[in-house]
Parts: sequence; C-alpha cells; structure tokens
Amino acid sequence: MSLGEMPNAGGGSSRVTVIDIARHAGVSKSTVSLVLQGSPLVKAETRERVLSSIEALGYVYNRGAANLRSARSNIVGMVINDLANPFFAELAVGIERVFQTAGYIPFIANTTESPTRQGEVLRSMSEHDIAGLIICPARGTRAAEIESFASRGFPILLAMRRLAGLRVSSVAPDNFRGARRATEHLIGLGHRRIAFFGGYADMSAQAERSGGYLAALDAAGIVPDRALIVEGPPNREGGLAAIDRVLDMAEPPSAALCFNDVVAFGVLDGLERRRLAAGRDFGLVGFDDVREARHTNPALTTVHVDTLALGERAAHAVLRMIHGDTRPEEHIGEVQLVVRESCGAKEVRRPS
Amino acid sequence: MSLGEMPNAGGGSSRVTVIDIARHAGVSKSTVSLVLQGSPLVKAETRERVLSSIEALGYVYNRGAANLRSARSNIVGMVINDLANPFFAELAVGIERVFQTAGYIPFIANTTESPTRQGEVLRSMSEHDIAGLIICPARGTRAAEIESFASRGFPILLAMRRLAGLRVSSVAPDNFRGARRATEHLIGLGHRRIAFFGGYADMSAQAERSGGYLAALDAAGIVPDRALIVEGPPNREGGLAAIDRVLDMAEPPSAALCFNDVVAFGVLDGLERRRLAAGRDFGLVGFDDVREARHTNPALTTVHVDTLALGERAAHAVLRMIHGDTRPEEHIGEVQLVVRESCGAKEVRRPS
DNA sequence: CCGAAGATTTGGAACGTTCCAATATCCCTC
DNA sequence: GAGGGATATTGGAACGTTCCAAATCTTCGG
Repeated sequence: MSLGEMPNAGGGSSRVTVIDIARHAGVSKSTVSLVLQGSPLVKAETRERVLSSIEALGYVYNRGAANLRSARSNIVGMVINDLANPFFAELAVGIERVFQTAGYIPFIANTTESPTRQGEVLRSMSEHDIAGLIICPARGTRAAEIESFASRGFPILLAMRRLAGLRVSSVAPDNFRGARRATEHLIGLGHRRIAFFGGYADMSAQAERSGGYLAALDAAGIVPDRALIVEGPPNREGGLAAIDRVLDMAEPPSAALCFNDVVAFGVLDGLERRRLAAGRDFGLVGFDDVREARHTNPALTTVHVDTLALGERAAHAVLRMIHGDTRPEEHIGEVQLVVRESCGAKEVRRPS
Repeated sequence: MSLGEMPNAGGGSSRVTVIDIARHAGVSKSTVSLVLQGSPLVKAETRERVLSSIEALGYVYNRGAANLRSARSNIVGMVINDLANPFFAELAVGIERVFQTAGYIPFIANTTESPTRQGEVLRSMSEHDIAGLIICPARGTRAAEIESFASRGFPILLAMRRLAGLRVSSVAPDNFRGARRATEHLIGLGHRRIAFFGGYADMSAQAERSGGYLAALDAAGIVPDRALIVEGPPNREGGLAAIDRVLDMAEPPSAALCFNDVVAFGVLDGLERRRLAAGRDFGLVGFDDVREARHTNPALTTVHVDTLALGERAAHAVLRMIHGDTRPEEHIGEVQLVVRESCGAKEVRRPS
C-alpha cells in the first residue's frame, strides 16, 4: 500500500463494515459475506471486485459479530499452572504452534496453582465462547469444577495432570514408568535410602511419579520410609526446602528423585549452600528434562519427556474434537531416563 | 449445586440468554443487563431476584455479543517472539498477571521471530477487536506494519525491542548501560580481546547492547575488532555457532559478552564440547539474568533485568492507555551486573 | 424463442447484548 | 390527595455478521 492511501484515513471514525464494502463493490452484503467465507458460489469476477473493495477501504473482519451469528468460534483456551516453569512454557509453545497454524488463537492464563484464579479465568474464557480448552489444572481443582465446563459443549483436554473421577481427554507423559526407571537407576548405583522430593500427593502427576518410585523400591526389597517422601510446591523453593529438611535428619538419604527438574534445581541450590555436590555427595535425579537440565552444575540426570510433542498432540486432539470427532484422547507419552552427572553414575565434570 | 439440578441439563440445547433470565425473574431484559453490569440503578431486591435466576438457569454471559454492541473489549493481545526463552516467558507471566487481575484476558502468540507469522497473528487479533497490544516484534518487522495497527484505535506497546522510526510506547531494560558495565567488568579482569555474541544488528536490543559493549572498549582505548562481533540467532544455537566460529580464529578472543543468557548457554555448550571451561579458559558474561543463570556450570555472570516488573509495567501502561490516557509510556528499566563464576572473577566452583 | 435447470445474487431475520428515550413507580410535600 | 421530583424499569433499535429462502440471471435443448 502506497503512502498516500492510508486505510481509514479520510473517512469518519466509524468502522468499515461489510455493508460499506457491498456499496463500494456494487453488490449485496450477502455476496460480500460469501466472498469472505471463500464460498465457491460467487463468480470469480465478482469476487475480485469485492476483494479489491476490501483492500481499498481497509476493511477488517469482525470475528465477534460473525461468531455471534454463526456460533462458531476460533478462540481456544490454554490454562497453565506455572508458565515460569520451562516445562510448561515448552508445552505452551507446542500447543500454540498447532493452534496457530490451524487458524485458531489461544487465550492464555497462568494460574500459579491457584484454583481461585483458575476459576476466574475459566469463567472468563467460557464467556468468550471458546471452541475448546486445554488445561493443566491447578492443585486442588475439584473434578466438578471442570465437569461443569465439560457440559458446556466445547471439548476439554487435561494436560499433564489428570483429575480423579473425571473422564475427559488427557495427555501426559508416562510418569509411573519414568519414575520407576529413575529410581531403579539410583538403586543400581548402590543407593538404599532414596528420597522423593516435591509435589503433593493430591496431584495426579505426583501420585504417579511417587508410585513409580515406590514400585521400584518395592521390587528391590527396600521398605520405603515415609519420612523420605517430602511434599512441597513443585518449584525451586520446594526443592530447597526438601533437601534442607532431609539433610537434617538423623539418617539422611543418599539420593533423591525429584518430582520435576525445577525442584531438582532447588535441591542443587540447597546442596551448594551446604558445600555439597550432587553426583559426588548426593545422587540427584530430576524429571521432565527441560532444556536447562543439561547445563546445570553438575548436569542433571533426569527423565526425558518430549514436551513439545505432547503439547502438539494435545492441540491436535482438541482440534479433532472441535471438528466433531467425539472420541476422547488418552495419550501417555513415552519417557526415557537420560543419565548425566547429578546422579553420580559418571564422574562429575570439573573445569579445573 | 446439588446433583439433581445440573444447569443446562433438562432444557433444549439452545443457549440461555438474558431474555430467559428476564422471563424467569419477571423483569425486562434491560433490567437483567443492568444487573449484569452492576448498575446502581436497579433496586436491591430486583437485583437479588435476577441474580438467583441467573444461578438457577446456569446462565453464562456472552461477551462477544456485549462487545459487538458496546464496542468495548476486554481482550488484549500479547505477541512474543520466543516463548521458549525463559526471559520472555517471565515477561509474559508479568504481563498476564496484571491483565488478569484487571479483568482482561490476553491472546498469546509466539512468533519465533517470523514476521510472516507475526503478521498473521496481528491480523487475527485485530479481527477480534482487541483493546490493546503488547508486542516483542519479530526480527525484521518493519515499522509500517505496526504503524498500520497503531492507527486502528487501540494502544500498542513495544516490549524489549524498539522499532526504528516508530514512536509508540515501549518498555525495555537499559541495554546500553548494562552491556557497557558488563564489558568494563571483563576489561577490568584483564581481557583485551572481547567478543560480542548473538543477535542481529537490526534488532534494537542488540544494537543497544553491542553499542554499550563498543562504548566500554572505546573508553578503555581498545580498538574493536569487527570480526569479534558475531551475529546469530538469539538462542542456544546462536551461542554455539558463535563460540565455534571464534575459537577457530587465528587470534581468538579471551572473553565474550553475549546478547542474552540463552546465547551464553549455547556458548557454555560449545566450550564444554571442546573441554574448555568458562571462567577458567574463557570469560563469559550473559544478559537478562534468567532464573537458570545461577545454576549453570559454572554459574553465569550476567546483567540482571527485573523482567517480571518490566512485564507488569508494560501491562499497566497499556491499561492506562486503554482507559483513555493518551500519554505514551517510555520506560527504561534499571539493570545491574551480577558477578558469578563464568567471567572468571571468582574461582570456579568445583564439586571435588 | 420458450422453459427448465443451473448458477449467482439478494433482502430480511437472527445471533445476544447494550443503549437510549420514554414510561412507570415511588415517596414527599403542601 | 394532587403535583413533582427522584428512582426503577422497559421496549425497541442497534452492533456486524451469517443464514435462509427466494429472486434473478444464464445457458441450453428442443
């Protein structure tokens, strides 16, 4: 567009509508609407004329109005419990990418594990008539809260976390197997007192991961010490608190599996404050394999999750359901232990 | 709500509207609307009656319709160039938080530095009649592209990056001063051949940061070597490529300031592959101070930016402008060098 | 050159809200 | 108990689109 012909420049301040286009192109608003929707009904020549009027007047489509009439929305909701956690950020990236290329546009909300905030944003999103929803439910979310939205007509998918008693679609990594494998690894390295750090038992992912941990202990004939399962927020602070608590015990553990990598980062922090080193003084394993895990000091042994793919899968599933396929999705992503240094299996890298 | 009275359960599949509420409460739809808007005009008793009808019928407000009529939107746009970068994720968190508590709900889009994608999402967002927009423009964005939206009526704020020749609100850290300070620090440690890694000169933030870098060199009487400014994508790959390129030079640098922390992470990677250690063999400084910076191996010396606060500031500014204040925002956030280990100022921590 | 079949276009109602001007109701005061 | 100002309520138009049934235009066989 050349400098002279700024759209919206000369005219009044009111919005250019489909009616203005119709007038300018010498057709009816219905025809303009048809063109807008790419209907094959309209003659090529007419379409051209309409299109150039659109260009000339600087028309911008009003999806709100269209949506009101047609009851079809291209907005979806994405509610994340902790966007500052690189794991969830990556998940969001995967989801957003798929939606964007499919012509949908996501609302985002970060609940920071607050069910109250979550309730507010869910309400707000449904007021906007979203076509679908992907949610990582905040801790303490009751199934009924989500259920009341499930009956609202749009598909819902739970990402990463399930909700007891709620049968809706979900996408999550294989938490149980990953945690069992990681714990087996620590046991294989000779550890007997192994702790589990972070998360709360009422979060499905934590339950599954600690379940895998217990299964591995059990298989090795180790009787679990309840005191070694220390719950806490699934973030740095949680990890820091956990390691502090446990190292002050009479019989401290020699290793720990963390609920996730970010908790492990906190543990790294706590160890450092005591001038201890993971891998040498303490066997540490994380979960998720966020990108930063390979750069910690020492590099974090963790369970790899293909987060981006999980996000994409989630979005595709919702898209599928929006388009009428009613079969629910129930995907469990493969995971894989990646051994680095923090577990002590390899010699700790040292720069000197 | 008890099990028996699921809203939306018995009735037809059509939506409950303000008219249904009116009928149920024995008032007119206008009164219902008034109640919905919290108008003080309606009598308390009437309000109660309407409210309980709303509850009873499970009514959900249709903001699309309301917005169509009232031309007031509570949707804002947030377009980020790289959400996988913890720096921008943190920024997004800050922005989202403020908007959410103010009753606004943000669209999110991740452009991954693609102006094409950015154009698409901007179009999509404006079709949805957003009330305001915060954008970290993708590399290569032309001022005109943004300008055409600026004339659309809603406030726009550039976060982190400015656009040449475009006078709209912006919020960014003090890139120049931060980079100068970081470079001075490296010079103070005895380095003379200092590189600058990552980003592209056509990105304002890079220009400002490399400008600070050059200013520090100049002040120290060091003539800059253009070959030591190696441009590249502002991500891990960029850092990796940069350090590789530079270490193969005849006269390699002994230190580098990176465009941002994520680039520095890539450099850490590259050094490791060559069995070199930052802090010992190479002085490395990042920029942004993302949370992960203190956990790298070695811990990253970097320029601290209060990203969360910047995000909140950006959102507040947009809110202010939405509410009619036309004064543009032009905020430059303070920064601070935080010295850790990667620059070599302190002895490198070693776990052995 | 008429009529039918197909292709294209169209006017008006509808979506669910808000706005506005007008009406109805209330409470006092004289 | 009539008048008047405040207080509450209301019907209908409007927002910008899509949908639908109907109208118009083309084309072509006979």
